[in-house]
Amino acid sequence: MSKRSPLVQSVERAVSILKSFSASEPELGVGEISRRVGIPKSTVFRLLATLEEDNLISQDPDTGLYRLGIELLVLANNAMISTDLQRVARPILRHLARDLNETVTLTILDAQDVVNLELFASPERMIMRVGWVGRRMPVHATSSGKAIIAFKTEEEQKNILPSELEGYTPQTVTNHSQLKTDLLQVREKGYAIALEELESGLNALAVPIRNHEGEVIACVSVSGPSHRFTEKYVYEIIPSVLKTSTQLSSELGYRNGF
Amino acid sequence: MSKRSPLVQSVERAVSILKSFSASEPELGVGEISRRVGIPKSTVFRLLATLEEDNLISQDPDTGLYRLGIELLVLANNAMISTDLQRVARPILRHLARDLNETVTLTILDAQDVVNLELFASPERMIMRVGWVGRRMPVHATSSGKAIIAFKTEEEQKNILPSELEGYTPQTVTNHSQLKTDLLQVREKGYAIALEELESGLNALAVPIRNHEGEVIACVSVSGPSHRFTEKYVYEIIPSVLKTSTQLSSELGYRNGF
DNA sequence: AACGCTGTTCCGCTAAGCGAAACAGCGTTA
DNA sequence: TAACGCTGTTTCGCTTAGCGGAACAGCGTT
Repeated sequence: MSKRSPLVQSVERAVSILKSFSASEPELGVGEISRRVGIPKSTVFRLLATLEEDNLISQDPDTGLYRLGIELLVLANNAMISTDLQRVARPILRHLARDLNETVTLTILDAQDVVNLELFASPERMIMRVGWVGRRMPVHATSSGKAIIAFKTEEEQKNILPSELEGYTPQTVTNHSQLKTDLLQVREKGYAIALEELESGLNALAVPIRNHEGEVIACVSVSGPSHRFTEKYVYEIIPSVLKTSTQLSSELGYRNGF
Repeated sequence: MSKRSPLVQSVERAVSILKSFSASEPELGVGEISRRVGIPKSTVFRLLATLEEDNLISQDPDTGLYRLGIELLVLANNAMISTDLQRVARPILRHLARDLNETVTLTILDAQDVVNLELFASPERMIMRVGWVGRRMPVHATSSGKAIIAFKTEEEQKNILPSELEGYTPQTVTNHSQLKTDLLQVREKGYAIALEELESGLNALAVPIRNHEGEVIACVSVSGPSHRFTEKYVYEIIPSVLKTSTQLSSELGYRNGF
């Protein structure tokens, strides 16, 4: 959301520096950061020094490279105990994860991606645990993304989806009209399935969660490796996940079934 | 660490605003933040607007109160795939969590607190899952804190420990000389135990992890509710956790036993 | 030795950021 | 109903915080 009041440029720059790191590129130098965010090296250096003072950034003394610091974990921890949705969802999704013995997440739409807010999984099932909470994922290549945007207007969908749908695997839907058809089906059936669309070997099922106004605000997603979480098994657990979503939506004040 | 180069005041202020939120007080108003961080309201307002633009902060439109935003979860996610320690520790601690069927964490010392970097637990065991990764805890009232500082010099211990040891439960050690005795025992036995010291009903065992230089850089901690994770059971699993720590330390290049 | 890159420091300049004061709105009280 | 006390938000004159180009120190490579 664009605020009318002037913003603080130094803070905007500091945040864009924080955002320049990724899970796939956790370590960057001053020059590389300068190039990526378009800020002169001396300015980047000063901003990094400030972030380092508060442990949002740390520097490897051997290589001189910078990385995100653990104070971000602390701030994220403080950020997590937040909404009614999360408080209501936790016991219900924990129960579902125990029943299914697969990875269960609570996922929301944020700008043009979906992001996991909560994760429930057994340690032996957490093969892909790294990165789940806080992980941003493309809307078109995930069951979560489809489960949420299927219930948006066409105008909203157009604003959310990029013009070029990136293909992450051979199974990713990269054709806009095919995606549109898929979204109509999601709307009709009340759930979305993604079979190896985001990553090879990863299957997922997602069901939307509605608030008291009937608006889709999040979804429950179940995922696992395709050798275990087979297409057949995905279909078997649909009733269970639909029921969980209905229970959650109901506790949030939603009064209609599908 | 104090940098000599001048820091950016606006960024320092923005970070102190982020730090003013806590798990126990997730929502604050402009005036309250202004009082807490000692910055005039108009300045706080402008800094909040900037942080909101990047979703590090969000404002409840109904109440006007502010809370930490989900971009912090995204940044924390990107921060997590970081050190050799974590990469080495993950499979080993996952295995331990499966064997023990209790909550297992990887914990480090950060300034004057201990902070959990990784968490492994079954969904049905995650009663206290909320807040673990990124949670800051007092050194003197946790098995993790004791397991780590026991191997510091007395000078370092003095710098780490607050002059007044806060009592969180009747069992918390709040006397400096008693704590000193406890730390000597930890050093001798190679592990630390905290029985209901941080929270009533919470027991924990922690064992230090050494790097290739023999320096204690983290610890493995196992915790659970005292009705299940009884004192008797805590003692039963000591060999298992010691073995895990030895394995971890060994993979980090440490070449001696205790 | 020269080169190319890195992270880091310096310092003159200027506009970004500050903060006091005021405003608009809301809930409470008399 | 008016006054009050608090909130979040806006304005604008002032000044120094922050900028960024240039230079430096160090390191690895040729």
